[in-house]
Amino acid sequence: MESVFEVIAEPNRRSILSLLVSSQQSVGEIERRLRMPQPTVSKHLRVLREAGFVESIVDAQRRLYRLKPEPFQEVDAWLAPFRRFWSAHLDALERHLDRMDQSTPTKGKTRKKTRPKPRI
Amino acid sequence: MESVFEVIAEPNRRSILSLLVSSQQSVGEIERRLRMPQPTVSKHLRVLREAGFVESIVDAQRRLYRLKPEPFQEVDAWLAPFRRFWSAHLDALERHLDRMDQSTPTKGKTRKKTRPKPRI
DNA sequence: CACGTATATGCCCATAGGAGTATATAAAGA
DNA sequence: TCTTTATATACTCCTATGGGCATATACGTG
Repeated sequence: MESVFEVIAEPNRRSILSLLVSSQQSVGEIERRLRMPQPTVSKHLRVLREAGFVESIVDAQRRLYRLKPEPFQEVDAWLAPFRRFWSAHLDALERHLDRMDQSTPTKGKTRKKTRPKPRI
Repeated sequence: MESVFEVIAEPNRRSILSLLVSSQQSVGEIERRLRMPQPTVSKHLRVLREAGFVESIVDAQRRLYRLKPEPFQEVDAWLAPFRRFWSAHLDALERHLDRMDQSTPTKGKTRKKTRPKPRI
C-alpha cells in the first residue's frame, strides 16, 4: 500500500474516512454504522493509520480514530495542475454561454438567473 | 475498474495524466517519453478513456490523447469535506505560529519572512 | 481471578488486475 | 499490392489484497 491513492481506492476505506469527517469514532461505532465486520474495520483502519489518514487515541479498551490532514493535502496537491486545466475548460464554457446570452435573448424557462462565477 | 479512485491508484496512469497536462500526445509519444512498452500504454489509455479521464482524436494512423476534466472534478468534490477539515487545522497552526512570533523574537536563521496566508 | 467487552492479528482463499509477449487491425507509402 | 508504421487486443502468468473466520491481546468489572 505505497501511495495515498491506493489507500483511497478502496470503497470501505473511503466510507470510513467520510464517517470520520463529522467526529472521531471508536472501532465499534464504525463497525455498527457501516455494518462492517469488526476485523474488516480494524484492517482498513490499520491501512489508513499507516498511510497517515487517521490516528488513534486510547480510551480504556477503545481506540478513538480521527482524521489527519496530510495525506488529503497530498491528493489536493496532485490535483492542482489538473485544476488549472479544468478551470480553463469552465472559463471557455462560461464565455460560450455569455455569447449566447447576447445573441439569444432568453424567452421562457431557461437561464433563470445570472450564472454565478465558478469557484476555482 | 469501477471508480475514478481505482483508476488513479495506478502509478503509470498518473504518469500518463501528468504528461498530458502540458498538451495532447500520441500513443507513441507517451511510449517514448515514459519509456513504457506500447501495449502497456495502450492498456492504461483504455482504462483512462473508459473512465472519462482522456479522449482520443484520430490523426491518420495516430491517436492523439488529451485530458477531460470531469473525473478530476469528481475527485475534487470528494476532497471537499476533508478540505474544510484540514484548513481548520492549518488555521490552528497559523494561530500557534503567530503566538510564537510574539513571544519568541526570531534571532538567527529561522523564519526569514512572514508566512503567506495558506491558500484555501 | 474469572469473565465480558473491545480491538488487533494471523491464516486461508478467491479474485482482480498489471506485466510481458505475440498478434491483429488499420492506415500510409513505395 | 507489399511493406512499414501506429495502435489495439488477446493470452498467460504472477502477485497483491480484500473477505471470512478463528484467535490473540488488553482492559474493565464483578
